[in-house]
Amino acid sequence: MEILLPDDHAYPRPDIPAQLVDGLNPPQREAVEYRGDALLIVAGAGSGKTRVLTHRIAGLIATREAWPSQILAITFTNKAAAEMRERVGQLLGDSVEGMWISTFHSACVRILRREAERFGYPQGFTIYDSADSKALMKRIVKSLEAESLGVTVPTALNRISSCKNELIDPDGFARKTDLTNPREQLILEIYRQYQRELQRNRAFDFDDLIAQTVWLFRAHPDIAALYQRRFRHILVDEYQDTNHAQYALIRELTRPVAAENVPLDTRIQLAADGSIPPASLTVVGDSDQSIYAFRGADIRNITEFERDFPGAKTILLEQNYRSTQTILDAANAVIGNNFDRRVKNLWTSAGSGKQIQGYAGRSAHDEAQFVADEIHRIHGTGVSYNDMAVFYRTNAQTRALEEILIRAAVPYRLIGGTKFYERAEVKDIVAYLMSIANPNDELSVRRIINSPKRGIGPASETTISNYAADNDMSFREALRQPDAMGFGLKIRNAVAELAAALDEAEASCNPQRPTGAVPVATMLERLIERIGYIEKLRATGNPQDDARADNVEEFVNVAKEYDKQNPSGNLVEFLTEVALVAAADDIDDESGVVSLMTLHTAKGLEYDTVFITGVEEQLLPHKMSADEPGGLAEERRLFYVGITRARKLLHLTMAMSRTQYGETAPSLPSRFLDEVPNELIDWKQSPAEVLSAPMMRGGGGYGGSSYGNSSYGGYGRGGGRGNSELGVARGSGLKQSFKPTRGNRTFDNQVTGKVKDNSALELASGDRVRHTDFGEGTVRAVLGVGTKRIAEVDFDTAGRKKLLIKIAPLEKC
DNA sequence: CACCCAACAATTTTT
DNA sequence: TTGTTGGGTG
Repeated sequence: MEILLPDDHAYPRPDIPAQLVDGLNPPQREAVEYRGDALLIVAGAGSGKTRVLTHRIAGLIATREAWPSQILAITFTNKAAAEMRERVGQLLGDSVEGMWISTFHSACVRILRREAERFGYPQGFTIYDSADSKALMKRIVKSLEAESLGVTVPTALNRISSCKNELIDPDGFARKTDLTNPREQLILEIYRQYQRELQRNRAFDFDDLIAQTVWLFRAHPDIAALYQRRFRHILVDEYQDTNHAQYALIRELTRPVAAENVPLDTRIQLAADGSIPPASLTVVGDSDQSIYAFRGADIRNITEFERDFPGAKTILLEQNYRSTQTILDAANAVIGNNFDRRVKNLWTSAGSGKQIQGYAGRSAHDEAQFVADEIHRIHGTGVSYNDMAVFYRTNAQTRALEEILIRAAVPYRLIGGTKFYERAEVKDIVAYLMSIANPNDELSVRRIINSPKRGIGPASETTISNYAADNDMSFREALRQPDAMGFGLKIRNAVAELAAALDEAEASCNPQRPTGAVPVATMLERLIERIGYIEKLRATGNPQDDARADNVEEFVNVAKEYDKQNPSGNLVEFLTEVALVAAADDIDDESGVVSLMTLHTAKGLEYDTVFITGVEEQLLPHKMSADEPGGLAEERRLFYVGITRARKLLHLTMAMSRTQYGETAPSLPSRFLDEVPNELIDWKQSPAEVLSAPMMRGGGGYGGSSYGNSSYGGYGRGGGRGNSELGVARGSGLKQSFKPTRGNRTFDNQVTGKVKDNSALELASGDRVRHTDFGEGTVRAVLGVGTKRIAEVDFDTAGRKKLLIKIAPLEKC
């Protein structure tokens, strides 16, 4: 496609309001002002890319080069989208309203719902999350006895997911793969059945959302033209993490519109042949932060951008506005070990700042205790908990961290992990809503048919399913005719009642009804009331069920909040939002707590103080990456992402032994630690120190001495194999007995808090206490009330700690 | 049909 | 170590 205006005419644009370019450095400014078909902004970590993007958008609007509705901005998470919307809003006011600022997934859902009739789906089609896909796949794998050929549920899901990310449908797969291989044949059959089931349930999985949109555009050029005409300026953030399907989507959207698809009344300036020129494309990314290859992200999308979009302009942003030079030096040194990359060097004018803090614990709990102590110390210097974050490679690492943080009364929040929406009870309620929004979604109806318990077991379920198939109706429709299936009275009634409850709920959210649709939350509350979901949970007297009931109530609150934010919203939109929330989305900046998350979720975020934990061989780099091509380089980028999140103070910690699946094994410092220049790290306790003083006692090992004076190995008494003497306390429950305090403080084998309840313990300043791990000490202060009482204790050997009295293994002495 | 227990497997990162 | 699945019993 011809570029309409030659480069030197297009740039610079003098008419962009000064406040949009003032204060930008030269490359930033150029990135805001450049005009042309394609622009690649290579934005190093912390180089102000969000600022550039928002100002660029605002510039397009302010100069009247574009209407708000002609802007499509794609981000990686909803949170990033919300932030961008907010910041563009600050620059422009109400004009943001008409823009599409969203994730790939939400943008695609929006398109798919609009065009649903064109491919025979209801507008309220269901979106299956990974758990739903898994459940579906389980059934298929089982029915085909695929496991006997070594095709497990995760393998099958992975294969299909990569197919979709590559835009390969079952037929395409059949063409590409070696069908003489029975295993491949089996996977093809699984893929076929899986897609058939999705289709039958009128559902899409996550990967479908992108792939089906691309296929829709390719099959219906007129639909594609609609969006090609509409979006004149497309901006994509985190471009290095796009997969092939996402890339193809962008390509579809940036095609010129052929003359025959141009309506007569268009206000867009046409090319000479009557076609509409392609939309302008701006992508922002950093190949050093590409960490999603495992789910199909193709780094070549960014490295070959200039080839894909001839005439593209590239701008490099290397000045960092986030971190100290020390942190950047570490980051640069680490990433420099990846060859085959465009060299980029982050720099700052902010000064070198504090040294990186290193700590090698003897166990994961020891490591966690260091984290807890540091958090307290730093909080004491006036840093808010909000501004601190703890990162780890695998979710399994949270256990030890949580145990210690709870005990140490550090307020924290887990980001991601077992998410709220993945809890069984919440999924149940969502399944109710999906059943209502999409009656064809058999999977969801089946999920809730006996939840809460109604006495409808697997046998009855199969009967209904068969009846539905025989009579050519949906599963949900069949529920309305329980009399025809030869059930006993009890089951008949139960089924009829469920059908009626669903029908009533469905009717209440129909906008066509005389009194109008009822808000989502109201409908939901009535439904829960009618089926007695919460009531039945509360009745069991089981505290876990109580917690479940709380979660359901919390979900109702989510619905209420949604209604408040979206007065004209509806059930389908609510479900869309629920289906597409990501881990990073629920970070609340005001919550006043420390954030815990995986290195992956940390991408795009920043904190004053950062802890990267578990910097060990086998963990970071993770052992699974070893035999994947490019695996090590990706792990390194992950570490790099973690480092560059820190603004002022970075901690790198590890444990010299780690317990996994109940087995404790020694661990080695990560090779990445060697890549950080020595002089940048201040080891509070180095791996060597741990090894040379293996039998430390009391608080000697960490904490206490490690902060000042230190005396490693000084009085380490031989004898006692680490935890052998701990055999005691384990299950014994109450009062946590007296365990010899001289033990070294490995926490392995330690009970976690649930078994004991110290809430009755009364402490006052000056009391002498004994702690299972820290030995004896003097209470300095007691803060808080009730179950949240915190004791600040000066331990004789372990230093000063804050402890949550309720669950600390603490007693008076 | 619901519940309990025993055996068993599985453990990277996530839109 | 944890969670899940399967079989057997009430």
